[in-house]
Order: sequence, then C-alpha cells, then structure tokens
Amino acid sequence: MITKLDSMLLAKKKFIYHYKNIRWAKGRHETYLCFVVKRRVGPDSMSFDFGHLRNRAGCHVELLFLRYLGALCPGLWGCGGSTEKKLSYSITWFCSWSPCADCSFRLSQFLNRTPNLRLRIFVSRLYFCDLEDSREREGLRMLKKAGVQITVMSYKDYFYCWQTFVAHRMSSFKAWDGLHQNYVRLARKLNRILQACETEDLRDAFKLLGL
DNA sequence: ATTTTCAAT
Repeated sequence: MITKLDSMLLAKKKFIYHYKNIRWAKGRHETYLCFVVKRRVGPDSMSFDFGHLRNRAGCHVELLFLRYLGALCPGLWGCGGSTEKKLSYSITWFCSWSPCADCSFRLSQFLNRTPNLRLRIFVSRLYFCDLEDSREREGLRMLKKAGVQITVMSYKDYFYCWQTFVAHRMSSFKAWDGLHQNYVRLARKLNRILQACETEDLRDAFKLLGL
C-alpha cells in the first residue's frame, strides 16, 4: 500500500485537538471522521481505501460520508443489473464525536437496507449522552440493533489513527494526560448506555413469556 | 463544585 500524500493526511495538531478525549471538550465545533474501507476480493486479497472527512455547514460528517459511499464502495448496490451480485464491504470509522440522534437514526435505517455493508464505529467522545433519556443515547442503541459495533477509542486506536491518517512525519504518537482514565470513564458510560438494549430485550422476552 | 457538545456571530 502506497502512502497517500501529506495533503490527504490530517495535520498533527488538528488530530490531537479534535480527538482529545477530555471531559469538557470546549470549542470542538467540528467533527472529524477517519475511515477505512475494505472489500474482500479473494481469500487473500483485499481492496482497501482510507481517508478522512470533516463536517460541512449544515451537514454532519456521517451523512457526508454516506454521500461519498457510492464512490468508496463501487458495486455496493450491484453493478446495474438487478441480478448482479452485490459486493460486500466493511467499513471502520473513527469519529471525534459519537453520532447525534438524527444521524444514528438515518444510519440505522440505511444499514438495515444494506446488509452487505458492515460498519464498525470508534468514537473519541460521547455527544450529548449525559442525560439518561437523551435521544443520542437512544440513537446509539438503535445503531447497535442495526448491527453496528460501537466502541470508545483507546490508546491503541489513537495510535493506529496516528499511523494511518495523520501526517506524523515519523514522530510517534504521544498520549495526552488522562487519555487512559478518560477512555475508561467513557467506555463504562457507553457500556451502560448499550446495556439498556439487553435489559429492554429481556423485558420483551419476559413479556412474551407472560412473566 | 463546576466546566462541553457536527455554532453562531
């Protein structure tokens, strides 16, 4: 794999500023999305693409990504003929914020209609997830039900992103103060949010059994 | 203890 030009990579400062998993991320009025798109071509070969996006005025970065999806995943919807076999892709993205409720809803709908696309989402910080009944929390659960694996970024994920998406110019990734503690706190929070899926399912099961 | 959030000026 040939390394992309620096201009296609994220500046170091930008990456650190936007992906820092601090509790009060003041001034992060932008969201970055670093992605890797993979397609299995044969038993040992794989097509591969990667890059990053930033939200634009009036368009959250997740929906922007969906706009580019056709170009990133040729054949995802078949190659014209309806009998044509659709190609399967798996996408991993790393987002500085977790998706808002609306994006989660639209993504879930899209994924439910596109079973040949697998999506894994890593997030640096949780967006509006403080309130127990926030719509953003509900959105994350909806994504999980649509088969998305949602994970909070840990050191190894930042390290990977640094190596893959950042114009690091041979400098190695240096963790900021509190990276690990913040990760642990956020991962617990996300687990609590997503576990509600299971208690809900359990409640439904009980109801079904008349218990 | 409290602080922020894909802005709005």
